[in-house]
Amino acid sequence: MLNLFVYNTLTRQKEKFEPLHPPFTGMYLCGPTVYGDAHLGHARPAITFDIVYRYLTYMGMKVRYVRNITDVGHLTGDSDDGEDKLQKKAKADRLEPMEIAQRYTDSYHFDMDALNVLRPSIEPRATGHIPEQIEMIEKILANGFAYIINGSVYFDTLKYNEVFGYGELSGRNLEEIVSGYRENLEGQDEKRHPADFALWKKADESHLMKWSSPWSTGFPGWHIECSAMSTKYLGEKYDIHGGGLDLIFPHHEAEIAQSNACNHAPGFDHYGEAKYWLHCNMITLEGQKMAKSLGNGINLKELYTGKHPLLEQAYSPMTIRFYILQAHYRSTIDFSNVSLQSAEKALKRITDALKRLREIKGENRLVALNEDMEKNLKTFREDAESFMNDDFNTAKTIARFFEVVPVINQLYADRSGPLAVSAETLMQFSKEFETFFFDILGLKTEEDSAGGESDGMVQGLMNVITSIRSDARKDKNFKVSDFIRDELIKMNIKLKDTPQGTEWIKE
RNA sequence: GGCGAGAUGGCCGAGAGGCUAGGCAUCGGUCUGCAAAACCGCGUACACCGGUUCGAAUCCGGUUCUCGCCUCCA
Repeated sequence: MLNLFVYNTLTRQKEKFEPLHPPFTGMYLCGPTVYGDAHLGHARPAITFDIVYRYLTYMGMKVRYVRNITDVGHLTGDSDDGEDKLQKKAKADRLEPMEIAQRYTDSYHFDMDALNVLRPSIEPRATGHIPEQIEMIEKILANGFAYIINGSVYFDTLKYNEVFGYGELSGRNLEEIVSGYRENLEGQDEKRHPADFALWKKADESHLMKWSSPWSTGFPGWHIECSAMSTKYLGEKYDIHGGGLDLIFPHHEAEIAQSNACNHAPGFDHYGEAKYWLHCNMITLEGQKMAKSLGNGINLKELYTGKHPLLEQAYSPMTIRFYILQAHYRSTIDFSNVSLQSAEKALKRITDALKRLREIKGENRLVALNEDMEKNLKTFREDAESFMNDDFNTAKTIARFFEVVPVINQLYADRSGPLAVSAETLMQFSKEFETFFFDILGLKTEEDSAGGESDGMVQGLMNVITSIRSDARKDKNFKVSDFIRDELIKMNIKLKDTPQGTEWIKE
């Protein structure tokens, strides 16, 4: 039974999540514009809504998750010079725009796979849905909410505002929006009103990506693709629309307006296409907004390898995922070396406990019950679910993991004596722990993600070296044993002498 | 200028009227040839000034500061 509450940007409060057609759930997330490698800012919404997807699935919903690829670049500047991001990049590198789009789509998939972000059910491309976008624009025109000038089509915000009221999602009204435009109005002469936005733009000769339409050879406007694709795959009304906070205005506001203007009779519904609008907050870097102009934009591959002047070391994708999940998705989150290093150690504390849990979970010894420990394990799932039910509070869920870690460690330390919890509880808890760790939070252990880092030969060599060293230590020949350890450390191989033998890790 | 979010112990970061989240670091301990690692233990903090209340970090008013959006942005 679903008992989930989500914060709806539209109403500015938490609401009980009730799918329109349970158990089916439709969810749309604004995906990346593929003109560059994914950066930290792309990781947050992908992970946030990956959690939503995973948790709803865990709760028995049949989720259709649509996340688009924008392969028509939105216009770059504030002027109407017809340049878009993809085209700019393509001209610079003498490539087809589609080559750029393909390259960075692949790159995006690689980075997201590393973060263990599940692929969506459908990943539609904007360029693959030009007819749908044209059709939608035609409907908006037919309903009288758009006008044609010189082969371009603009959304009539004033008219829309009279009928539906523009600005509900972002909490603005038209006068405020206009007052925010200041003097930057040059190049907008075609529009009747400064808040109007393009649905279709006529292309000039130099434009590489263009399609024919009833109005001109041109290309679709910034916002229409999401409305068209969400309508096609999820219907005129679906459950969840997600994105970053910065998309609320103007992108999502425009989407709502387009959908209302296209699909609904005046006054029918002013909430646009989705019932719940969810937005995750932004990521800052060392306290500052990430921006190319500030020179602090870090892409994910740089994080994974540590190759960036601001980074003191490489950070694994799981460290990044874990760090993001340690904060609530509606809070801003600041990335810094110390924070990431802290998260790396914290995650290791859990994965170490997970390894121990796997060793002891099947135990079926004499039981000397410890009530507190038993209760702690038994209520884990119930607690974790209640945290997740409260607007996906992964931070609290993770904190609950840390309440259970000392119990696992104690059970592990005492494994020569009687078991302090019942065997059934231990087995059941072990399953629930793994479900929340792997399936719901989507975390992995570093071994799972390392993937063939060290081949068989390296493993064999290391076994030889560590056994030589073990023998030397037994003979108290510390000169030899310390020499081996010191030389290996120079190659970033760290030795740890545990009671079970010597372990090694490459750093 | 308009709209919005926020200020929590050394750092990060939950919570949201009474039930001292959690992580990292520090410190102490166990273990160890030494080291590293691991494990155990340890912190009553909520920007400032008023008010409401038996009781406020949590509610109300004000002050200061920070950040985001208003133009493409995840």
